[in-house]
Amino acid sequence: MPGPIVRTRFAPSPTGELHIGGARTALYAYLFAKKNDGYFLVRIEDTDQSRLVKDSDLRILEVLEWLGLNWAEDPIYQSSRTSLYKEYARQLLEKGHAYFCFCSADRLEKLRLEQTKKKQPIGYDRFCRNLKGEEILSKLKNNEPHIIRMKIPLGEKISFDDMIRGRVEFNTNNIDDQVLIKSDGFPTYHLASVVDDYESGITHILRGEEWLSSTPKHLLLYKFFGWHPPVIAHLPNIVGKDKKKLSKREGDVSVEKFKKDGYLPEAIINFIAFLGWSPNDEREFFTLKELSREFIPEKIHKNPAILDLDKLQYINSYYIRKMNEDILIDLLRDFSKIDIDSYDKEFIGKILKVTRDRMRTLKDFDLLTNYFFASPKVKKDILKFPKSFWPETIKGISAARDNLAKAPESSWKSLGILEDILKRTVEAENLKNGDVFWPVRYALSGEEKSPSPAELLWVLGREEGLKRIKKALEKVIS
RNA sequence: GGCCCCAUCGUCUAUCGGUUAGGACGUCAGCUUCUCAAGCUGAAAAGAGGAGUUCGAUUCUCCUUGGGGCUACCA
Repeated sequence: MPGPIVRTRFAPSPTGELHIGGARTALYAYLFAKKNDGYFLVRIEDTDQSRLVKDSDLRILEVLEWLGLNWAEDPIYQSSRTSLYKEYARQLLEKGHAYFCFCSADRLEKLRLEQTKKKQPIGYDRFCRNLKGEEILSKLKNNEPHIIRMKIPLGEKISFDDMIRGRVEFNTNNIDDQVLIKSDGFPTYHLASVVDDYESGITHILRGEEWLSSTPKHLLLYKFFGWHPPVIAHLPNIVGKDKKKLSKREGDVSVEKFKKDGYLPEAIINFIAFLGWSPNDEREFFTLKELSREFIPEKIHKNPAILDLDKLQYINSYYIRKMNEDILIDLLRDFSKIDIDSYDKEFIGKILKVTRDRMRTLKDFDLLTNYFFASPKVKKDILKFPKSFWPETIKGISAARDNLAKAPESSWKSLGILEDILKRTVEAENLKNGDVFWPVRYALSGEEKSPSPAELLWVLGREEGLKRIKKALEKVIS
């Protein structure tokens, strides 16, 4: 007997960039839906007018799409539904589960200050909870600024079974009379999210741990409205090195930043999936599709995970190494300052073959390959291998040049043959590897660290290769 | 201060009471080697503390400690 169709949601507020923790919450909600053949929805929680960041909703949506977390149905914008929330608030008012409050922000602040000083529990003192009907009416008639608060019943126990944490219990005496409608007419998160989750038929809420302590309020709202609450799961936070939760101000952990830095969506997905979850076996590489199939919600952890960027980098380099060449070239178009299309595709392909293992991010391409596109600057004193000597170095370069020059044209098509030529040069001239390999490699790349000389020759081709060696030779004998 | 959550190598984690506590990243060493990567081999590295339950606890219970979240007319 199948239950109702699973519907999950990710509900970001558009106050900045999507960070890695939010992405993980979205991923788990997505995976849970997919695993159960259900739907994953997105809702924009833009009820705080003061914190809105222009276009951040679009940017968040774009990043989700980039990650491959496709949602069903058009995203709901809460700001366009204020009358709906007011209507529900009115119902609560009528049933006596909510009340008007006319306390000024000023008074509330003083109250808090005093409570802190006296080391009392901090919260609203329910000053307006029992105002008389006529008093309320006259204040409303005078247009006094007001809000609507939830009337929390006293002395009750609220408990629920968190999908991840098990049974959690709260006493309503510790719960504040939560604001439901703010004085600007917008709802708070608590009202809006409960209403929307109900109206969108959300069956499972997967959200951050920071919501755990407001869950009893939400449960109370479901009860007041007479609705069945969804299953709720509170995911542990992803935290920084300081073990504090990632804040949106930390732009360096935003998914957009990782994208800009040359990380691949599949690497990010793979990485965050394992931040708080692990499969039954010891496999470590999963695509989004595989995760959708094999995700086991029961194995979500309770404890927060510290972000380990080394691992992300490792996973990213793995995906770069394994990626299809055409797709890689496609991605590089956006990242490289080099106009990739103006070069022969075979040439680019060869470059990738010899440099790919060294790339940790897409950004590394330019850093690792610049000498393929422009003649390198070669310094004379670096041409000599540190353990080698000038006479051998000169002999090595010139012999290598001669042997390469007289090798048949077809040799340049084979990495193995080119390597062979260099090896035989060493033997024939009675030199050491460092007398030949180092100077030739440096002459070709202008870099102390690079792929092997044979690889460089193979990529650069006969003409350019010999030209660079000749130039270096002139430098050492002049 | 109050309420709530959490606790295995530096980090992410495996372990459904009995294991030489396993894997991965990172670190270090070696192989390879002209260099740097990649690859391969190996090493160091963990159950916060204390009670209890049990023949036996990393695993179950409680306490302590530590960390975190919430405590807004923010989400």
